[in-house]
Amino acid sequence: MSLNKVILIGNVGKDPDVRYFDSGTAVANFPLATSERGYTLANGTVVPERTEWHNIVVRRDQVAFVEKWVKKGSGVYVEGKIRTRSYDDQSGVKRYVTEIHADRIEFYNTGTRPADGTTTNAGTGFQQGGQAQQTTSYQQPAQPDISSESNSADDLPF
Amino acid sequence: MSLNKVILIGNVGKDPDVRYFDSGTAVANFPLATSERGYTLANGTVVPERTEWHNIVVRRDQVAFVEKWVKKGSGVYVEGKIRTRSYDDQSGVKRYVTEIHADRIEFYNTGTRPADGTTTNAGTGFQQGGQAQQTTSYQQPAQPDISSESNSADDLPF
Amino acid sequence: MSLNKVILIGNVGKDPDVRYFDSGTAVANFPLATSERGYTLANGTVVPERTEWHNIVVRRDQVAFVEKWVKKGSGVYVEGKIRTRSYDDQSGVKRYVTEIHADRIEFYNTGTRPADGTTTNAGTGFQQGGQAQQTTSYQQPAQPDISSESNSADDLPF
Amino acid sequence: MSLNKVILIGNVGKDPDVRYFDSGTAVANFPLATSERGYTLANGTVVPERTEWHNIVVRRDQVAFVEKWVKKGSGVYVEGKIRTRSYDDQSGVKRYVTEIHADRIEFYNTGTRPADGTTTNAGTGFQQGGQAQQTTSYQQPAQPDISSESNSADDLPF
DNA sequence: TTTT
DNA sequence: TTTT
Repeated sequence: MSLNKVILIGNVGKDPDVRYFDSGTAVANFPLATSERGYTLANGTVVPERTEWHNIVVRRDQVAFVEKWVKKGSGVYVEGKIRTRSYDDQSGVKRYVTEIHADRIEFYNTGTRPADGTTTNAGTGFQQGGQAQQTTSYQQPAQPDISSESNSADDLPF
Repeated sequence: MSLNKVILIGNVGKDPDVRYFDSGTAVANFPLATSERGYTLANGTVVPERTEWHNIVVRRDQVAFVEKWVKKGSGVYVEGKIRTRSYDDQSGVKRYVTEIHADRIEFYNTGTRPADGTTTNAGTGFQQGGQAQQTTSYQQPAQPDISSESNSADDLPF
Repeated sequence: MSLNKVILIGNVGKDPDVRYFDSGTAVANFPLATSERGYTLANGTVVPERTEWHNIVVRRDQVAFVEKWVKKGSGVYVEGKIRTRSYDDQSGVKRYVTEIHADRIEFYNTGTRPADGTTTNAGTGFQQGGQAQQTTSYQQPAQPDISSESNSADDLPF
Repeated sequence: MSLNKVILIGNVGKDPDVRYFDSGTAVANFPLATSERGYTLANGTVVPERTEWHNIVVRRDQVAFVEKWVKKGSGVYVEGKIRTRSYDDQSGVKRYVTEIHADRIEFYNTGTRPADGTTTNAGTGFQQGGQAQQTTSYQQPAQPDISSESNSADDLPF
């Protein structure tokens, strides 16, 4: 009787690190920031804004999606589970790192635009990035991204 | 062994309807919209954008917060549970309405501003609406809404 | 900017109703009960146990899994979204019904056993029913279900 | 625009460690185990059962509830957020530990019974542990744990 | 260190 | 209409 569920919405801290293995498997990693607003208590105590960094780990079908679309600054929704793994550091001391293994990743509409000036998330709600990739292939969207560089049909993740 | 958990992020459809009862309890209701982006399948089928309307019900301590701060257009985060209740309509037919009973409501940073031109959600992440109530104090609203107009049957948005 | 997420753990009220369409698609429906324990307030008020019934709708790959394994009484974990649809009743009056469209269904370990006396959920945590179906096919489990009726390899959902 | 949400159901690994501070605040810590069932892939690969340990941190009103009711072996539902903090170890090396700061803790019905033979969770669904605190009153624990032993550096479970 |  |  067990449940291990994490839901995060935040911003990607740097371009994902993608590694391919001989076995054919692939893994993508990236840091994701979530922030809580600061506030001031009635007694005057100031609780400052706090940013939390999460290590996101992506496997299987989602890796290609992440490699192609997720960039530093992207606003993403991540669902997954917590996993803590241990390793021995240079001194032979056991150390631990906690990661979020993503089961689902979707773009979140932040209204922000990538470096090239195009708007990637013009619509409302989630772009069905992660899910769409697994179950269907999409044609040209009704309101296409008019960036000429990325306007070929198979370039679109949704 | 049971769990009934709902997490919504969306926009408020109209100003909350707040009712105070002789017992001293209060209830606030408002419709909340969540939207899924439309998309086009490979076979050409267009799946249009879809907006879902949720009936949010707020009780206890959160009511004053809702009455004061939640407005038509507000972007809010709602956590709660699903409840379906029945009532007899004018024809004596049993009808059902499903509502989301909120355990927690927070403002979501949409960057939008209310009608008076002030910015309510300038920061990042959640405004600690629900939680703040426990740690800071809100003014009692001057004028509870007990307007008879808003109490008619067709006031129900569903 | 939108999220519509439901997480339920409960018991199936009756065997799923599965319908196949000419288009090749299929849909399964079943009622799921979640229960809140009753309790007594400090002032003596008794708040009785309350059972909530949810209409679960399953599509695509999960349908076959549901048809084969989900039965009246099953303890299941359901993740999905809320959807309210309308229809005109016999009198031509528009009526609404709220359903939970499942994105993920898993067995939950209740320790209960089906009518035939076999134990279907012997282990801890989730049986990876829904997910496994989509991504891998499993061999004989390490601790096989020893019900002779259901012991053929392709009978196993995990 | 941010969300940091964790939902866990699992078993408590040892009796909570509760510390009271001069400021009047209190903190409780305990390890929580969540388990995924093992399984065997079609290619024969055995994926063993995996247990994940989470460091749960409880503050404020929930501490007294935890001290009184949560014990080694308890089945609990925890909602909260992920927080990673750093500290310098004996060698002056910066180390990190990830914790789950609980916003809500409830008993989960495991059907298990404590050492004294009484059944604490006889009903279905959650015991309204966290919530009950708001609506009913708990006894003040007779003997707050202020043992100096439990305050040493290697008291850290990670 | 838990649980099934 | 389920479950404890």
